[in-house]
Amino acid sequence: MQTNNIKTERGTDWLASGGMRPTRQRVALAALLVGDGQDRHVTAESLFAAAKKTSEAVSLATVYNTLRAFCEAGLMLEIAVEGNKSYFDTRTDAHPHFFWEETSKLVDAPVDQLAFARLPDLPEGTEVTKVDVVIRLRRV
Amino acid sequence: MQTNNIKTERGTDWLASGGMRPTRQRVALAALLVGDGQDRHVTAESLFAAAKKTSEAVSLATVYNTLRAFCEAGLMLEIAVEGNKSYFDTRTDAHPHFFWEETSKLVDAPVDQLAFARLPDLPEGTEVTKVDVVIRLRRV
DNA sequence: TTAAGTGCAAATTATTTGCAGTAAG
DNA sequence: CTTACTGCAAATAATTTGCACTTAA
Repeated sequence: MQTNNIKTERGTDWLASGGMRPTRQRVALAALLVGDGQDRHVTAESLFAAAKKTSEAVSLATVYNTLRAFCEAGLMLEIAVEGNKSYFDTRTDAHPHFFWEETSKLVDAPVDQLAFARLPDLPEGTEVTKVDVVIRLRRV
Repeated sequence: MQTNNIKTERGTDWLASGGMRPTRQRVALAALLVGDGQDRHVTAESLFAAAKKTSEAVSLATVYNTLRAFCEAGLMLEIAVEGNKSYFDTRTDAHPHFFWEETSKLVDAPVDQLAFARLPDLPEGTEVTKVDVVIRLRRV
C-alpha cells in the first residue's frame, strides 16, 4: 500500500534524524507518531492500543522503553499534566498546551499566540531549562 | 509547648475554614502544613516522613486520603510537575512555580512577577479553569 | 559477528480501596 | 449513638527491569 510506504519512510527518516536504528517495532511506532507529518500527543497506553490495531503489534514494555528512548534521542518531549501518567509529544520546540480535564486530552496551543510580559526573577545560581505552560480547559 | 499550641491552633482554624472535622490525624498534618503560616509544597511521601518524626504519626494511606480530602475541600491544590508523583500546595490562588529538576524540589515563584502579554485563543466552546506555569531550573 | 533491541514476566513505585475498629458531634 | 475517619493489608495502575532470545549493521 502506497500510503503505508510513505508513513514508514517518514518514520524511518525521523528515526535516522535521532540516530536510532530502524527496528521493526520502532518503525511501526514512528509511522504511527509522525507518519502523517502531524504532531501527536500520546501516552504509553494510547500508543500501545494504536499499534495493536495495526499488523505490526509491539509489546507494552517496548512501547514504554521506546518512548523513553525517543525522548533521550531528542525526538519527543515528556509533558507532565497529571500526577499519575506521562504524556509524550512529537513536537520538541517550546510551546504551550491545552488540556481538557474532562477527557484528559492534550493538544498543542499556538505558540505564536503566547507571550510573556514578564517572567519571575530566577533564584541565584539557576538558569531556566524549560517553561511549561498548560492551559486547562472545561467545556462551557 | 507554646509553639505547638499555636501551630495546632492554626491547623485547626485551617481545617474549620474548609469545613473539615478536626481529627487527631488531620490536626497533626494541618499543623505541619500551615502551622507556621508559610506556604508549603509536599508529596504524600514527604508529608508522611515529616509526620513520622513528630509524636503524632499518621499512616501513609491516611496521608494520601487526607491530602485528597484537603484538595476537595479547597484547602490545597494538586500540581503536576512529574509524570509519576503528585505534589500538593497549600497555596490555592493561581501562581507560577519553580521546579529544580536535579532535586525534584518545588517552590512558589512570585506571582506579581509573572505577566502574560498574550494567551492563545481558546478553542470554541471552552473556558479556562487554570493556567499552570512551571519554570524548570538547573543549577548553573 | 556482536552490540543493541525486544518481549515476557516479575519487580517497583505511587496510589487507592475494603473493611473492621475508633472517635467526633 | 451514628456517621465519618483511620489504619492496615491487599488491590490496582503506571512504569521499569532482568534475562534469554532476536536482529540490524
